[in-house]
Amino acid sequence: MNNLLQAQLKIVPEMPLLLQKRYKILMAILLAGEIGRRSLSELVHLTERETRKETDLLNQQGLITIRSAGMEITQEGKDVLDTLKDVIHEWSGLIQLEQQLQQTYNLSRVIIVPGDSEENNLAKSLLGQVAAKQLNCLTQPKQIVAVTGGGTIASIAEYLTQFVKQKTLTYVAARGGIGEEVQLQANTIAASFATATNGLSRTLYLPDHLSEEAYNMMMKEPVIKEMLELYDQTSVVIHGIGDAMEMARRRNSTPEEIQTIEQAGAVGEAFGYYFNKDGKAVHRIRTVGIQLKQLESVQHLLAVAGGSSKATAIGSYLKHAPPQTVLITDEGAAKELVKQNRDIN
Amino acid sequence: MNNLLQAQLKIVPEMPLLLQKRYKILMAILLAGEIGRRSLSELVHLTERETRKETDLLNQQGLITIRSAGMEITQEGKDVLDTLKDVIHEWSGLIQLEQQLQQTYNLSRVIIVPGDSEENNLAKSLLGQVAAKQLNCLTQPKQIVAVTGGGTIASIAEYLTQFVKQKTLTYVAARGGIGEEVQLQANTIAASFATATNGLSRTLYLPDHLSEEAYNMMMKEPVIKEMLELYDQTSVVIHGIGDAMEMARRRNSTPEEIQTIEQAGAVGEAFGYYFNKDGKAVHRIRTVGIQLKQLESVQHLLAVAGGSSKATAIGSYLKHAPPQTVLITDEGAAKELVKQNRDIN
DNA sequence: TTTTAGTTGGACAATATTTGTCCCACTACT
DNA sequence: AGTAGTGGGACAAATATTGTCCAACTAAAA
Repeated sequence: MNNLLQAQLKIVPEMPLLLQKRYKILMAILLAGEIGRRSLSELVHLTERETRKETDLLNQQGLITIRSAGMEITQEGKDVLDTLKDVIHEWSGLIQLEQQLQQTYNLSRVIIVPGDSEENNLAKSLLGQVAAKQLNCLTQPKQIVAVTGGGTIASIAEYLTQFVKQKTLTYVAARGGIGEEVQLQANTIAASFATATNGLSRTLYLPDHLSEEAYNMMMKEPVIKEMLELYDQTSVVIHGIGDAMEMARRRNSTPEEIQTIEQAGAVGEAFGYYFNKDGKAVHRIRTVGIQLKQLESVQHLLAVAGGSSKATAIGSYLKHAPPQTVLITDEGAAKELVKQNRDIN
Repeated sequence: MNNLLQAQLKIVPEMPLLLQKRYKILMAILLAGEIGRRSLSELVHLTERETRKETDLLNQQGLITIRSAGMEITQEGKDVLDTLKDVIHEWSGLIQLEQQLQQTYNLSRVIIVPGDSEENNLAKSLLGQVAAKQLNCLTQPKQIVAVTGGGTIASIAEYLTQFVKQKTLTYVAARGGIGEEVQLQANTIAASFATATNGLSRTLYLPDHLSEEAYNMMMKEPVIKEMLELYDQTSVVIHGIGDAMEMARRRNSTPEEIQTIEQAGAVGEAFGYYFNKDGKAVHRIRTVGIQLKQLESVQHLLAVAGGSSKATAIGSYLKHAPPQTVLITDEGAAKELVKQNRDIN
């Protein structure tokens, strides 16, 4: 059966391009609801003319309706989209990519969504959807889920209601508040996850970054201690992977610290650890939150990060990521990852 | 699964065209062996430039090798071709056509090969291959197979060795020699079938067309009688369908007879009977050979005829063909057939 | 009601691509 | 040595694609 697919690919190699392009457009129309040609073309990064050509085609095929108020997907379009979901995966070679990454980094699983979430909102939204779905698969009722901050993780919230069934999960913030937007902090995200799924949440209202003295003191506080003990009971951690420099900036690190981090060759960040390109932790922030060692005993780790420019950061973290990690990323990052690996060898 | 195919067709409707075109070229290269661009383009009815574009593509895909001596198919190309055989059928909508014809004419089965054997040697050769394969499927060891004359039937011989397994079949000529080329006579064909399959053959060395007197006399001859009795033991008849006027000409019919036939509105011919467009036998030649009545008790009838211009003839015969008939034809004839049927209704 | 921001479809010149058609150097046979 | 066939290079002509307008229209907002 797979043989047949490969034969088709061999004899009509331009097929994946066409398929993906139209899939992207159709998906965009589905997600955007009623949308015009120009807005659409911006969304899918195609010229207005090309979008027009393709939408005309899709219209002719009865997959979309196209009235003077805008374009909308038809039921048939939705059906086609649904049927094609898996094929897209196969035709795009994403499955091979997934296997490749899973093996090179020794991970539990890799899921790649088509597109590049940096350029494309669709990919971003797919990333969130898939993450939500995975979260549902990996959790049992009443378990504890630790979540970190960042835009990618935050965006998962809107798909949770749809994909996560009633399980009364408890969401705990995996780290304290860092100097960034409230919407992107672990605290807020844990709370929003809880709201979306009718679950509970426990939050850490502490600055992420503390002086040694204050840190030690706080660790003795019963409220904090109790919270930290939750980390040992955590079943699933869902976290992002950040670019080192960007995280340092968002944390409002001092110029000296930034310099230290930079000189150490840090490229990626996760859980307060900065990793260089070989995956070694070269710098650590005395962070309040889940610790690297604790991660190893967690059942499932859901690493969600996409965008081609984040590839280096992702790679650096994955080098020593626990083997029970499930990576959810996008085509852009994945391709960049294997490219970088190729260049090394 | 079929759903998926339809979804693909919906979103990439140009796929069948590409697929078929390249399939045709690849098939042509396979059949022709080492062949040049210009000869090839003639074979597949494409301009030299387009053939070039496609062969370049196929070469790049590693499906053919392309040296200064000519182009040849690679093993991979053969594999692809083999895998794609069934898909081509589906994508081209031939399966639907087959079902349609099978129902309208109440036949046992219809097999349609892509292309038009009138314009395209590939279709012709496919027709032969499929017929050979079917013959293999429908026969049991030591059975008797009756064969008629004509180019289409004659061309089956070269594929018999490949497709028909050792069964020691006996081939009998279904009719006597008619005034045409030796190579196209039933006698010769029966003999060549026997040679190709290591079988036996019995031939009728009698003119097909006799005076009444001579006919009656001959029917009393023991040698002939014995031969004719074989027809009752025949398990499979494999026959062509001819255009009425063409057959009359090939038979060297007298001008008067031709006129009679023409006036009767005959369009098709088989087994010495001329049929008008309603399928009624309007003229009969006192032919030495298998009789229409005998056909009805034969287990399997393999009707092999292709080419769009033969559609009328094929249709006229099929109107009253025995229900155990298996029709093997080509896309050109099949499409023309349904078109004519549509025009009537 | 008017305004406004959005929509499609038409138009068209600029630009790319495809196409038909040569020719040339080469090769495998005769 | 001759010949019929080969692929690849080249290039003008034809055709298709592309970017970019604009006009007419629509629906919702003001």
